[in-house]
Amino acid sequence: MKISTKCSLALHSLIIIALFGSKKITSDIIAQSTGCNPVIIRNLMGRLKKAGILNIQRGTGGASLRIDPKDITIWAVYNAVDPKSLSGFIGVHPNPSNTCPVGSKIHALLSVPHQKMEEAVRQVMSEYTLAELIQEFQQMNG
Amino acid sequence: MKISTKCSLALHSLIIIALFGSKKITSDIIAQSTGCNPVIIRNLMGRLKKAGILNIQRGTGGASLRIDPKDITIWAVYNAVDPKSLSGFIGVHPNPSNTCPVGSKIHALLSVPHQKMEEAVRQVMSEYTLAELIQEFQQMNG
DNA sequence: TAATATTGTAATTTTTAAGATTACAACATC
DNA sequence: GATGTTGTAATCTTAAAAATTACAATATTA
Repeated sequence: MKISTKCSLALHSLIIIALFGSKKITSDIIAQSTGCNPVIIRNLMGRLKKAGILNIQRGTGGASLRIDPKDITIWAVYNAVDPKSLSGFIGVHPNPSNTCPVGSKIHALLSVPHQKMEEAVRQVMSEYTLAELIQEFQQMNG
Repeated sequence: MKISTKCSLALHSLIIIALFGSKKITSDIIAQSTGCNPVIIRNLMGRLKKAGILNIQRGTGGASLRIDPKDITIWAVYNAVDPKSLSGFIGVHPNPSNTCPVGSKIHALLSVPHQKMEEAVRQVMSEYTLAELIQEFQQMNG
């Protein structure tokens, strides 16, 4: 029923790492740039690490991409970071009456269009890569 | 950043009105069937009325469709009932740093894919009509 | 090896938005 | 005018996201 800011935070983080990864990028630096808490960033980065997208050095700190930006889709990032929330991102009233013929079937009835909407979003997410975002970013800077 | 349950509530209400509209359907009856509060229903119905989808009798109570179910899309319902939340249904961290080159551009950068996702959802919503939902509902009942 | 800087993670608190509730005026019918 | 309904504003409750606190685990370096 909700799509959190985790994906935008993760993409922001990955762009910084892709662009400035030669320097040591810590969770505090990314927290500064994103305007959010370093612990949130560490959790996100941990998930990106588990998904095989990032390398992170514990202790010494610093992160680097493990995959070419061309091969990192928004969908991969989103899925690594917030896997549940797309299925069910459209809210459904949770307690319809079982005794009403409509109430007892409304969930099943709406599941078809809702799944198509989810699939449509997933499709767009799969079309965009980190490389494209970086390219657009650089075009913005002239 | 969120898509509320308003749309599913509105569709549920419209199906009941379409099927049982010959009897007097009050906000209390729909509240019973949906498992939510009658005031919520009244607000939803008021918006559907403003959008020209419903007729409602104040005082005496009861509602009826003003448009043929074939001509009522999920998108029209969604738009009548929760017009804001689709633009921005994907959360973006709100306070990126202005002094960071990435932070200052991340919103503009993500707006392109996000708008495409919104458009994709809108497209699916536009393909479904109330008539189709009712037809599927009746097929469920054999 | 001690000092320092960082990640990893659990537990708790704060904030925010949705939804529920209360209250009552406006309106229609009998 | 008694009853039942919609319309709407104001407030309260609840649930989820995000922030915060705390600290163990790990690596570096002096």
